[in-house]
Amino acid sequence: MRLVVAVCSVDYEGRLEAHLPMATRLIMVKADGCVAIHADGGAYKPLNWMNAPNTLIENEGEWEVTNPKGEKLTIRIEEKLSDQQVEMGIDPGLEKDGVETQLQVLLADRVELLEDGLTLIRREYPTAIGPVDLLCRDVRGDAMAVEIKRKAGIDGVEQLTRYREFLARDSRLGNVRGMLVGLSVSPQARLLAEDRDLMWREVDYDDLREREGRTLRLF
Amino acid sequence: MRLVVAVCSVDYEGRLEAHLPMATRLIMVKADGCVAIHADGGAYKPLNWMNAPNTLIENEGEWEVTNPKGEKLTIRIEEKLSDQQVEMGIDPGLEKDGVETQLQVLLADRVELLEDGLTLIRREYPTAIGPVDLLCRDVRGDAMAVEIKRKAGIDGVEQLTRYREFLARDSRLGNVRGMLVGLSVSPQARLLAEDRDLMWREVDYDDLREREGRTLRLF
DNA sequence: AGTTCCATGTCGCGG
DNA sequence: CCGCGACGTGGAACT
Repeated sequence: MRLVVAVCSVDYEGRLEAHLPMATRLIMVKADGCVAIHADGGAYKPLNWMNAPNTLIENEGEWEVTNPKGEKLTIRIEEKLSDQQVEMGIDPGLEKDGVETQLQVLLADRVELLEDGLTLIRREYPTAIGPVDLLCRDVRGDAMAVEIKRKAGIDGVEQLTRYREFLARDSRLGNVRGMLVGLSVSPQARLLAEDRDLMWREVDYDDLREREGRTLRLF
Repeated sequence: MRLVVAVCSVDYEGRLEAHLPMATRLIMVKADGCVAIHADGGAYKPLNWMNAPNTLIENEGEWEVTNPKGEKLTIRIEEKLSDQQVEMGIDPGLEKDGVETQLQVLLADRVELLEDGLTLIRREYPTAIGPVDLLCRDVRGDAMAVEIKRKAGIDGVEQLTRYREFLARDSRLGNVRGMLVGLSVSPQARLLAEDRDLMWREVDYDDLREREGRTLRLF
């Protein structure tokens, strides 16, 4: 990784046009060739960047970064304050424990929390347009498609609507209902869901984990 | 801005749990207090981070970053290879040009370009499920909801469909039509739009700016 | 390669 | 401050 601190101005031309006036910034060039220009603030997102794969041409006082898509980043360097090369090697990588999958697993074991008498048919039930998070059966024998989101918004309602549409064509399932589940469900999502005769429900993450723990201890 | 290159391991606990094994990485601490841990690859996104506002406690070989939301980032430093402090000052900021807002503003002044005789009722017309980009009236007195996208895809059609649905319930508006507008409109979007009796139209950005310029010169 | 969908998304705007 | 939608979204999984 190369770290250059410099007084520079930057122009980006590609998906949009952007200009960055002359100022002191950090230019980060990673081993894969990607370039990022950071100011001293504003979260982790750089002001400008160019992802790999790209080509970096370094001229006197001017860098040109181009990529195959026709985007171009031009960095004019007025004064280089520091230029440091660091060897890092390949990173062993990040181990994550994601939220949606976690929620899905927890709820799969406790679908009755979503509605009395609900039983699980399958988690990740496949359809032509992608897998439904949970497919269940309710007390009356109807099918219930469940879409799970950390934060459920309108896009979740759209997704669930599409699943219900496709599941309804499978005559074996009978009548198909739908439920949107999230740690939070936005007001607009609630409105749209209700409008389309879809249920929605908020669940509590800690509560679910708590119940899971208790189950594990009991059996 | 402080740039530390170090052999370190990192743990994040908050919205999810993540662990990063010991390896050489860059730790970037910005003036606003935000912390980012970068590997030598993987685009501009850091492996781990903590945005401002937060608190950084620096102990012997261990940094603890916590924020008011209860998230915690723990950095164990085995060996510090470099530790550099750089003064940058406040960045003048990025100037952008060419986004959806721009299109919206340009078109709001020239809705007749979308269809003969079209007049603007309101830009960002509010509905229960979100604001419609442009609400217009056509020559026959019908309402026309216009959804603008840089690249119009199926999601744009879905959005427009929702708006038309909800606008149609407002009896004052009368019959409601819809039009999807983009610098490009994907083939799938065209098909779906036509299937739902929605208009679609591609516009040229340079042409719009050109017209805008001419208007300003004329009046 | 193209498409879909998640994300510790981030960011900006309007209520 | 919350809610909503755009983003040069990025990135991964799957077709």
